[in-house]
Amino acid sequence: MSNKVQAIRGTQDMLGEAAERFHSVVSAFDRVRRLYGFQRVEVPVFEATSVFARTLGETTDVVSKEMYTFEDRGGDSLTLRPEFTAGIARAYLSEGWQQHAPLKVATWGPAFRYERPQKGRFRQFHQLDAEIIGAGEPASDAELIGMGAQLLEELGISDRVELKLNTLGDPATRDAWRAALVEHFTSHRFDLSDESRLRLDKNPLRILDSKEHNDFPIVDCAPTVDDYLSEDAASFFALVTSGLDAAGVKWTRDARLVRGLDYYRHTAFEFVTEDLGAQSAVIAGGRYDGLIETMGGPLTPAVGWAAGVERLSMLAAAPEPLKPDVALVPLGERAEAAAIGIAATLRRAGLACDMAYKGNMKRRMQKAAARGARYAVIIGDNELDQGEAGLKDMASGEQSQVAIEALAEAVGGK
RNA sequence: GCGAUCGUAGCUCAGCUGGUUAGAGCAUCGGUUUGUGGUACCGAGGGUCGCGGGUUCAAGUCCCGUCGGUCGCCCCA
Repeated sequence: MSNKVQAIRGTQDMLGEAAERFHSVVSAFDRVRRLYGFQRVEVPVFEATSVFARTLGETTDVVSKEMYTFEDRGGDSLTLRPEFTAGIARAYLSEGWQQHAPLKVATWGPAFRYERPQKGRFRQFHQLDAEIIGAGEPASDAELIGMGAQLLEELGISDRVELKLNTLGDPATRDAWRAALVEHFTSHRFDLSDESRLRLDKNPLRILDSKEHNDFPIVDCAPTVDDYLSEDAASFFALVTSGLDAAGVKWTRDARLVRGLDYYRHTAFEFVTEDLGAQSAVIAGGRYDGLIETMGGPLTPAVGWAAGVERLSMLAAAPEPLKPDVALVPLGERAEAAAIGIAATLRRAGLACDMAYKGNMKRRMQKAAARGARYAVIIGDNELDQGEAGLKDMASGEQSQVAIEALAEAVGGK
C-alpha cells in the first residue's frame, strides 16, 4: 500500500454514486441560475497572489496559512484560488465588465485551501458561486439569497437547512459597533477564553460565535449591531427582509452572525445544517461593497455567495443511477460485428445502449442485468440470417423476435 | 499548526489475554448449462497484516517512530 501511488491528502476520487451525486448538485445549480438570469462566467483557477492577499485581508487564516502559493518559472507568485469572489472581481476590472453592470454571474469549479481535511472539508473542494456586481439595491440581496433557497429546494434538502441572516450595517455602523465590541470584550478580557483573547486583537467580531461556554455570558451581554445601526442601514436591512418574505424565503435573525473576511457590509447570511459534523454552512455569503475599491477599482456595490458542492451533495439524495435502455448480446464474431452497427443506430435514435466487450452469452446477460438494462437484444447467426433480433424485456422476462430495422421503434426510440 | 482514533485480500470486516501453512462475506475469473440474466451449486486467483525499528524462543497481536485515513480544535464552502 505505502509504495503505491496515492491521491494528495484532502483530494477526492469519485466513482459511481458519489460522482453522480456531485454532478446532480452542479446541474441543479445550473438550472436554477438560469431561472434567475445569472449568466455563466469562467475565470482562471489561479491568479497573482496579490489578488487574494489584498482582498481577503492579510491577517485572515485563509491568506496567512491556507493558500496554495507557488512561484512560476518567471518568478511571479501565483496562488490557486481559495475562493471565487476575488478572481471574479479582478476580471470585472481587468476585462472592463463595468459596462455590463449590474452584472449577475454564476460559476462553479475547484478551489484550494491547505487545511487538515475532515468531514465536509477538503484541500481541493468545489464551490458553486453567484455574484451580483454593480447593484447596491437591497432587492439584489433578496434575489441572490432567494436563488440559494431555491437551489436547496430543488435538491430536496430545504427541511434540513436553515437560513440565518444578519446585517453588519454600513461602514459607519460597522466601525462603531466594532469599537463598542472591542471596548466590551477588553473590559472582560481576563474572563475570556484564550482563543477569544487572541481574537480580540485579530478579529474581535469573531468572539461573537465563540464555542467556549465560559465566553457565553460575556457574549450574551455584548452590544449588538442594532444598537449602532444607522437609519440608512436599518432601512436597507428592512428592505432585504421584506423582499425575502415576499419571495416566501424563510429566515431567522442571528445577531451574532459575522463574516471572517474584511470587506463585507450590510447583509451577511449562511444556510446552515446540523447534519455535517463540525461544518455547518452549506451556502454562505453577503454584501461586499468595499472589495472592488480595495482592488483599485471604483466604489462598486456587490453581493454574492458561495456554496460547497461536496457539502450539498452529502445532504442531497442520490440520483437515479444511469441505466441503459438496451444491452446488446451478440453471439459469435459475425454478430459482434453487426452489433456495433446496431448499437450506433440505436444511439442515434436517442437510446442509451451498452454492450459488453467480451464473454459468452451467460456472462453478457449477467452484465446486462447488472447494468440495469431495460431490454436485452440478442443477436446470433440465426437472427442475422433472418434480419431479426431477439428482444427480451429484462423485467418481465418476455422475449420476442423483432426485425433489426424496427428495433429502435420497438424499444421506444425516436 | 494542535488533539483523538484507526490502518489485515479490490471492498466490508474477523483474528480471544503474542504461539504451527492469516480467515469470511461481497466483488473478479472459471465451471455445472459450447444460445438466455436478475435466484442455486462447485472451484480458482488475490495479502511483504501501511512502512521502519525494538522487546521476545516466537509479533497481525506488545513498545517507539513514521506515513496515511477518519473525526475534532483553529478557521472556513
